[in-house]
Amino acid sequence: MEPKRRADVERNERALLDAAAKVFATSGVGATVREVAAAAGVGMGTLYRHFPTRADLMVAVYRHQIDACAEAGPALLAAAPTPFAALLDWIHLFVDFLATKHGVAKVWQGDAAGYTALHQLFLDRLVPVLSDLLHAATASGEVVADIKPYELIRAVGDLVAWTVQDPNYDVRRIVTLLITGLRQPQPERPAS
Amino acid sequence: MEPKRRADVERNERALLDAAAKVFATSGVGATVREVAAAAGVGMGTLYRHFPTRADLMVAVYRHQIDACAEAGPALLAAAPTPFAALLDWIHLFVDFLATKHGVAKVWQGDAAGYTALHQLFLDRLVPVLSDLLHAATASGEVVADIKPYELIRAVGDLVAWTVQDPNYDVRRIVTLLITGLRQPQPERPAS
DNA sequence: TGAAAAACGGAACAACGCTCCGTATGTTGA
DNA sequence: TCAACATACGGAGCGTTGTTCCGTTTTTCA
Repeated sequence: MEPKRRADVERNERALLDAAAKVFATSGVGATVREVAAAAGVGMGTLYRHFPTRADLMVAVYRHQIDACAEAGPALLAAAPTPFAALLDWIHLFVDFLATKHGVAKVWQGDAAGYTALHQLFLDRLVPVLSDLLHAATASGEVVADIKPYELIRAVGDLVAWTVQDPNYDVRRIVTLLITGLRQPQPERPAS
Repeated sequence: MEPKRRADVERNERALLDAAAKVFATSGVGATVREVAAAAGVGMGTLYRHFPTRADLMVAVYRHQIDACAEAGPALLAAAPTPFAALLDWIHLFVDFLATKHGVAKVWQGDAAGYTALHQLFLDRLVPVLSDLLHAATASGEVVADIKPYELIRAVGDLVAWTVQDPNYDVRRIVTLLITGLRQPQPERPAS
């Protein structure tokens, strides 16, 4: 099944992934492709042949961690005292993931050309997990607000995305506040 | 007191403001400075002498509307049945303002070089207003969560900032959810 | 009216993601 | 073992940003 790839492509791909992970961790996800290519000791052409777009590179780098987050969902649901607690725990796991990657913002936001791929991966992988958690918490009666998983994860993502170091702002508290709101019925929307 | 400005600077400044307002409304706030300069019929140099940075231009264009939003605060507080209702109304006013400007995102987010000025204007002008509303709603006992005005406006801004047309996502509902959460005490933060 | 002062226009710069193609290198059949 | 072919490589270069710089034009006022 394996189409027999040349030795150098294998080597370069690995070098690129390692370099990208290191560079993204150091200089933030906003690091330039040139920086990554240089760190890997390859040219731009090579980088782009392996990862046709900046986003593809990111996808490759973060795929593992996203998977881990997704897989933690069912585990938390089994372990936590109530489904709502599991939901809250999982959301915070997600927040931690996003928050530690300095500058995933531009990624989370799919609008800017080129970042869509990673955004999509986030959604494809995490929405189903959140969906289960949310339904469980609704079934248990803890969550009464009518909200779709997509809406919730997107909201949380938006909240965390642009977070930078700021002593006056603790995203986690805000996210908790949002989740807390799910336990209350929503008031009428005021006239705009 | 007026330092006696030349006639052409006055004329060009007006042309630039008008053009910018029109272009921002048409092509979104992300429109290029070149586009604005062209629309105003002036060169780049002129634009930059009047507005040393892209953000300064935006500040000039949106100042009125931000002021209007700020001034609506006390009025709503006086008119609404309860302080909490006023708070919710005002927040939605703010959301409407942000949401109608297609692409204020990059502006709200001060991190990207050049957009800081407008972000600062938002905060300087609106935080005090929100502060009053929030204190009133806390005093009336409706709001029990401990949250600072800056945290709240920033959260709402973050939620709205990247909003694009999306039938599956209604920001206003999410924001309402967040505000609703203010009426409940916050649970312990789960271990990260 | 004629300099001096002030403002103008737009070519040019740096940084970005991304493309292109001449060159080097790994693979394979004889 | 060794050509010759497919494949992959490197990095100069493109198009797009916001912004700067400076030779030229316009306005002002003695």
